[in-house]
Amino acid sequence: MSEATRSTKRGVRLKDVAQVAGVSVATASKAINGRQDVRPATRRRVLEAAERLDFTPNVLAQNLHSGSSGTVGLITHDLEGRFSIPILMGAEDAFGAGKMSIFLCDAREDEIRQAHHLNSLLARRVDGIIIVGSRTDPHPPVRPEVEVPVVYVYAPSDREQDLSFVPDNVGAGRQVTEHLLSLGRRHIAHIAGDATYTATTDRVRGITATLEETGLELLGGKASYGSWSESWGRAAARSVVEAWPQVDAIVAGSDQIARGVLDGLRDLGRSVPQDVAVASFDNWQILATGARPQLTSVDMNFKALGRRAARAIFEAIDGHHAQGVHTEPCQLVVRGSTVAE
Amino acid sequence: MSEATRSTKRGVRLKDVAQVAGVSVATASKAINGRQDVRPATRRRVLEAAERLDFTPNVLAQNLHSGSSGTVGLITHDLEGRFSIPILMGAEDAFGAGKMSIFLCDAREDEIRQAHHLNSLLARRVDGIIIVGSRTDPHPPVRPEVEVPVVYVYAPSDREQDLSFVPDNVGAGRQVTEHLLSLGRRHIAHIAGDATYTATTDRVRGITATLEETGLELLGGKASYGSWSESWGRAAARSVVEAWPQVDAIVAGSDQIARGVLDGLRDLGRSVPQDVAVASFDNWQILATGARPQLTSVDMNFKALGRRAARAIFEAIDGHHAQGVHTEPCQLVVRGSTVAE
DNA sequence: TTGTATGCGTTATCAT
DNA sequence: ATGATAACGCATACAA
Repeated sequence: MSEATRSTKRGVRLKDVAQVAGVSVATASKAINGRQDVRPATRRRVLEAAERLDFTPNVLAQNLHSGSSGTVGLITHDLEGRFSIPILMGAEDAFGAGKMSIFLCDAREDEIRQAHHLNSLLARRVDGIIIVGSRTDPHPPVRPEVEVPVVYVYAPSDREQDLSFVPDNVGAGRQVTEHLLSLGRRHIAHIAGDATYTATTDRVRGITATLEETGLELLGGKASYGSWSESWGRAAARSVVEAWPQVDAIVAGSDQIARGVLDGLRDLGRSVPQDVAVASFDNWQILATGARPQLTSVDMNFKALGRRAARAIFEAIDGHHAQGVHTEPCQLVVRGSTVAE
Repeated sequence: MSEATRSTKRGVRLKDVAQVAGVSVATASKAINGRQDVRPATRRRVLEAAERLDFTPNVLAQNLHSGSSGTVGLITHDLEGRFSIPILMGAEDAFGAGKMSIFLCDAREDEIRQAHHLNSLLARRVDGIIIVGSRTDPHPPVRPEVEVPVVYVYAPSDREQDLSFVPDNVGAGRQVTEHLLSLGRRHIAHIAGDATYTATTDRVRGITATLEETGLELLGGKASYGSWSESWGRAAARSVVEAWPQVDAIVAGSDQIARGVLDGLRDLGRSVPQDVAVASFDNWQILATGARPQLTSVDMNFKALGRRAARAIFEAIDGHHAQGVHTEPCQLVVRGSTVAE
């Protein structure tokens, strides 16, 4: 590598290009940046020189001049990257790859670490900051007065004037319920996750509201709350079947729970989807498509959340500041656990 | 008060600090950067002024002057972030948070996209680049002559003079096998993943070598190859038990496969771990701890890979260039699928 | 149409 | 010990 490095030019500047093209730096700059007041022939000479020298403008210098860095910081609290990578992909798409680069910082659910990252991002003069929370509950904003646009994704800020984008969990509950109703299911139970998560309560709201509109209600009149684990799903499936043998559909609070529910139903000799249809939330590929049968699940649309966050930052940079908590529609993905293949 | 408010609005420069402290910018710079040739009293005045004005040095200007950006690019092909987030965490730790920031770019297994990201990273004058492959096979390097240090993680480069860090898959196979042997298991089968992955063949090598040292071999004399799916695990478990009813241990090629194996064994009435011990690779929390019983699995130690990549980049910056493919030890995590709780 | 001069915010090199 | 000044590389008024 040292040999290769030596042979490569250390750093070719606009000055060099101008010299080769026989013009001044100013003209070279105009030619390269596509400004109109330059003669075609001159422009061609400059571009040829730039090409020949393999000139790449020094973004650092451009940044210093323009005052902004063309970068965005993404602070995530998501330990496994399940949210943050798709969100980052969406943001990359919206920003237009290359035009804006993204610093990814892992705060690991630690406020101190978050503050640290925040400071270093601000010192780097990022043009915006995206905060990805680990759970959907509202949480305190990063800092009272930050001079760049901040957008919260997945977990909303609890301050009114902040801007947040979250999945439409209520709508997700609706979609799942409408799907089950359309299949003719009428005895629906909900094995929910942790009741302290707003994701949980929002989904329950969507489910119960949809049922009520059809004059129905959840088996037992309410959801069963537990934890986000397969074992909870297994245990709860047993309780549900014992309490309400007529159950013909179960909505699980997450794909993990659903996996447990499938296991439990199999142990009980209930076939899915014939006897009981099972649907859940998250659409975590690895869990949903590995299940037997594959899981019908609601996708939380992280990429779309990332895109909206990126667009919001663009708009904020242009002076158009939005506020409030905005929801992004989710998408039902139908598989074998509700509709036999 | 009004003074402070005013200056926080727009970026406060070193010039402002100097003015408040009643010194020149040069002196202010020395004072803040801890250089020795400045009188203690003067330094105190400057630091107080900086504090009062909430001064943050403009990193962009520092970068332009120093010629380097204090950033590293991480290009990943890992769609779900399962590798890249832990690797990024390890790199963050090694770099020392804040000192070095990391651009995360998602190349999505697309060479064009990778080249694009690479160019934009180089234009940003990153001090190093980490490439995280999606599968462990060697693959072509990013570009013949890149002027900054490049380190490959997870998937090695196939060019000798490049530097790569990969999990010790052979060692992982060894560890799993030694564990099973230590439990007294002697009839061991291996339900492997996709045979075209070097991760697969490396693990097989570790397993067979360890068995041979004890005068044993895999049931049937070789591994069963398939895909990285639960369904393959289920199907293969059945085949294995039918072909070799004496089987008392199964090594699965991944946690996904292992989940299928557990399912299959349950259907066949074999209890785990009493009749058959099951162990696998990856230690993907969501799969390993959700299983019944929980999975014994080998952790690929992504954080350690990230740390080593970061350290290697530091060393390369200091002129100490390393080459070759280096392995990082994996770690066996014992759970209920091999040892009854 | 082209070139000259200046500024972006910081650090380093010299004088003083 | 302190300060004036020149880089760093680029973009842009403004002059020619």
